[in-house]
Amino acid sequence: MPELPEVETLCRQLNGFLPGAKILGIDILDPRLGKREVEGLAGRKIGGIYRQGKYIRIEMGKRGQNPVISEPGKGQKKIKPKRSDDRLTAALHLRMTGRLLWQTSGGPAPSYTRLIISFATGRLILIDPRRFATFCIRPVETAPALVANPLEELPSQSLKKIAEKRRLPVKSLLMDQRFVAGIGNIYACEILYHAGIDPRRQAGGLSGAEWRKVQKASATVLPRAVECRGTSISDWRDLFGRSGENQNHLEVYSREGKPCHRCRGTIERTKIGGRGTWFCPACQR
DNA sequence: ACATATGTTCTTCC
DNA sequence: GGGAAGAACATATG
Ligand SMILES: [Zn+2]
Repeated sequence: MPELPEVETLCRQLNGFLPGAKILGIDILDPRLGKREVEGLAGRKIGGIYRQGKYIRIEMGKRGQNPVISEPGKGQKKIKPKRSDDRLTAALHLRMTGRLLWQTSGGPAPSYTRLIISFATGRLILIDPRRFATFCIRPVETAPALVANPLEELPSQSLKKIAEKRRLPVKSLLMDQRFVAGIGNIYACEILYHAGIDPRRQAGGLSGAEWRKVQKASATVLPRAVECRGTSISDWRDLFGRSGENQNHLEVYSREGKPCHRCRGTIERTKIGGRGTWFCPACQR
């Protein structure tokens, strides 16, 4: 479900009120998420929440000061902090159908609730029908993508460098998380429409001018989608259960057979890398 | 029954 | 060895 704009929306909303809150408890309702270590999270304070590609990173502070033991006649002795007392930055990935919901009213958790993190003022709920979402307390930190944050900038020069001699479709390059962090199927289709480039083109065959069009298209598409709080085409909702608005700006995604808004031609669908791909054959070359 | 779904990862084959 | 295609994960919908 969520790509960069949806994950960015959740991070901004969480950052609006959650930092400083103390975790009261964590319930894992889906064993696929892994049970271990999670108990140690109770008592920790939330730090910042930030986006890393499509990951939601949640900083969690220590549970309090390290315990100190007084020994008579020998002054004080610090106890070595346990590993579970270290700071950590958890990583949540929503994959295909994950959602987060902030629930302040009591009442039952929604269907497909997989994880509940409780605070004094409410609870944070992970809803995920397909159960692909992952939640890691101490994720292995991996090398950042070559373009770590395309919301800030998707530089044409970096793209051209990455694409050199590669024959994969330009769409697959944009969606490869090792290259560009955060772009998924909807926004790859939309960016290439705005850039006027056929998604099936070999990446290595694009000119500098064409990569500049991609950069410019991304600078239009991604910030607008964030302002719209994401694309609600099926059941995406923001942290407070509201639909996004970016579905009103889609030009090609899921619009097979419908008229192109620019040339009135027909939007077509094909498959690239196993994923549905929509484009206007007249406007995208 | 089959195809499809906003994602990632592993296997297989060239 | 790089890369591309396919399958797998689990569940719903048309
Ligand atoms: Zn067109």
